[in-house]
Amino acid sequence: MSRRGAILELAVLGLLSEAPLHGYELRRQLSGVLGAFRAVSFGSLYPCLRSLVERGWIDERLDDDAQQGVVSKRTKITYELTAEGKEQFQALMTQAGPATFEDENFDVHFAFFGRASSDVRLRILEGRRSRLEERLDDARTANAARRQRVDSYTAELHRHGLDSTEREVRWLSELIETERSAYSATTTAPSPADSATNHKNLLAGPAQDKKE
Amino acid sequence: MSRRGAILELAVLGLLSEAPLHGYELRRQLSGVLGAFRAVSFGSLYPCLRSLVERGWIDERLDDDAQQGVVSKRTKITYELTAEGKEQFQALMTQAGPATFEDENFDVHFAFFGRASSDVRLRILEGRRSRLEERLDDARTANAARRQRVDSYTAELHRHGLDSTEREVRWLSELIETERSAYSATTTAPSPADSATNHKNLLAGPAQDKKE
DNA sequence: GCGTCGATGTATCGAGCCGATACATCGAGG
DNA sequence: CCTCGATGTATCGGCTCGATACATCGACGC
Repeated sequence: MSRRGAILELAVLGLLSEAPLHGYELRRQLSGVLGAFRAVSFGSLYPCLRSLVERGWIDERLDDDAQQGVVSKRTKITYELTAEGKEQFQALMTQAGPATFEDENFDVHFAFFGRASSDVRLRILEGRRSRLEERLDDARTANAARRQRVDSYTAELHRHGLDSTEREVRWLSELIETERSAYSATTTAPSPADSATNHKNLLAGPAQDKKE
Repeated sequence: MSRRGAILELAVLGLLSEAPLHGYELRRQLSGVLGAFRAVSFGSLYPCLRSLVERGWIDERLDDDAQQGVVSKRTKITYELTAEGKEQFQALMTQAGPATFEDENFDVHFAFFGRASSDVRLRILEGRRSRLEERLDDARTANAARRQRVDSYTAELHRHGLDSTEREVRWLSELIETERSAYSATTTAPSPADSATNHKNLLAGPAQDKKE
């Protein structure tokens, strides 16, 4: 499961859940979300869009300012989420499997945290942290196993890697702490019950997503 | 130029430049060098080895403890560098192009710094740092461009990315500093002329950092 | 107006990458 | 002596994505 392109699909659905977009613009926004560098190639994007259309998760719409008869290359094709697409996006954000906790996948999920519920956010943050701690263990074990044999540059590389990972763990811990207090703040006093349906913006969000 | 597998070739040559190894062991050492996780698949490794043999950079040798007649699967095939392979390894380490400064490639080059000369090390470290600073610029520019539109999680992700990158730049700067003093210690007083063909900013560049 | 040039826009293709898989052998331990 | 997990070599096919093609738009100089 979880082909490489799955994460691209999630990102596309996430962006489209804000507003309909056409391919070129989608690509730009994508590199914005994913981190300013590391662009997505059209060779990945267009097949992905086609596949999503086939599955009925998004619809395409030609918006030609001119007459409908005029269809040239370069006619913009705007994509928008279908109802099913919205469900799928929520489902994908919610079903956070092991793959979610790997580097690139986590980044994308995190970027769209604003559209997930607080408990999903917590679960993903904690899963990611576990994954990193697992890596730290592995690395330290391997490190101890071959104490002497590495040259000093290799050792320095490993040290730096460990350092970065530890730092990310700390970052995650802070986020988890924040998320927890926000979560308990909303669920404490008042009737809890149905948090599930009510998952819009438990958190101090960015978001206030504009209801269409 | 610079296929994806090129960096795997370098890593293989690097490991074999220490000692002859067979495939399975090569794979293990590889994951050790590359950072304890992120293993190399045999589907990449064996084609790579074959290609290197074809090019005459490595030789294969069956070391069968038993008679030569006995050749089963599972007979170890040990690979070792040829004279040409050694040259190629040196050449690959020395010709550090732009691709060298990207993440994975840099890691591998760094891991084998012990087998490069000091000026090559310096050039690669500085190239890497420039690359990261370029990314920082891009990210900050993009950041400023769309000041308002990102939600707080996306913003936090970007902030964390910037932070990591800045940290790595600092790490590189320390290494560069160390390398420089070691370098000048070996070349001590004498004429600077020989040092650098003419790499424009081998020492200039973004080097205004603390010269403490 | 008119030529040109860079940004915008959609789209495809094929080399090559790698996860899944197959198969064989070895060593340890019940 | 038999099973099971680690060691070991090897291939294949689906998928990815960089390179590439093509068309149009807008701005700017002249």
